[in-house]
Amino acid sequence: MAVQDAMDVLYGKWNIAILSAIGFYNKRSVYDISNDVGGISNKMLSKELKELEINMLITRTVLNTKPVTVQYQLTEHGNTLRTIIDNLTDWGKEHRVKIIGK
Amino acid sequence: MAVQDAMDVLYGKWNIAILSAIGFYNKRSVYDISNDVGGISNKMLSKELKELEINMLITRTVLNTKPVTVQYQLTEHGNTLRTIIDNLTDWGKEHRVKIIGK
DNA sequence: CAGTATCCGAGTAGATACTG
DNA sequence: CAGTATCTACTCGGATACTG
Repeated sequence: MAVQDAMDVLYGKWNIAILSAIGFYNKRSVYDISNDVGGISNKMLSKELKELEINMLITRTVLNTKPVTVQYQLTEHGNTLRTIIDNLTDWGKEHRVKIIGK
Repeated sequence: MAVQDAMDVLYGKWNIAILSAIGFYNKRSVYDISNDVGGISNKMLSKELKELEINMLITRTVLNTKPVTVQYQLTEHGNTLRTIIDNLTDWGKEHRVKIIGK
């Protein structure tokens, strides 16, 4: 099922939060992303960023600063995913009202 | 994040497949769902159906047959989720073409 | 700052056997 | 047929310490 290809990308405790953190401002350092997401470990952030890059949702740029800075930003493909995330967010809100009760 | 409320429902190896199996025909027995999904164990199917019911996405009806038959069908709320799944499926197809290459 | 390696606990899911 | 119980294996994610 094709839907599983999408779920592979979306799934994970941090994936969507990271995409949102990058997407809102565009061009973020690992440090900034880490702060925005909050509570994520170095290992997880690093791992997820790598996967997102492989999936062509974000690009990675190394800057010649000292110490090194690495910038991430959404690709065009990554931006198309944001629409989906928005839809999911809307549905999630409705669902929460219905099930959890506000 | 509200999107996580949606992901809680969508996540899992079988969740979406089960919803699709029920949704296409509406009113399915456990036996039918199991056949449609394919490869799912009794334990998993049972567990997922229970969760979906708690989340008010499906309803459970016990029929007075012998042996017992149980019918599941999507609720209205469950149907709103199908739109999301369709979107995810479309995105998944694009993604597959882009990344995996058809 | 960015990234990697290791160790460990908790949760997820499979196989199998069983009840009504 | 529908559902439960048990036992086991594997993956996920957190904590920590380390390199350039």
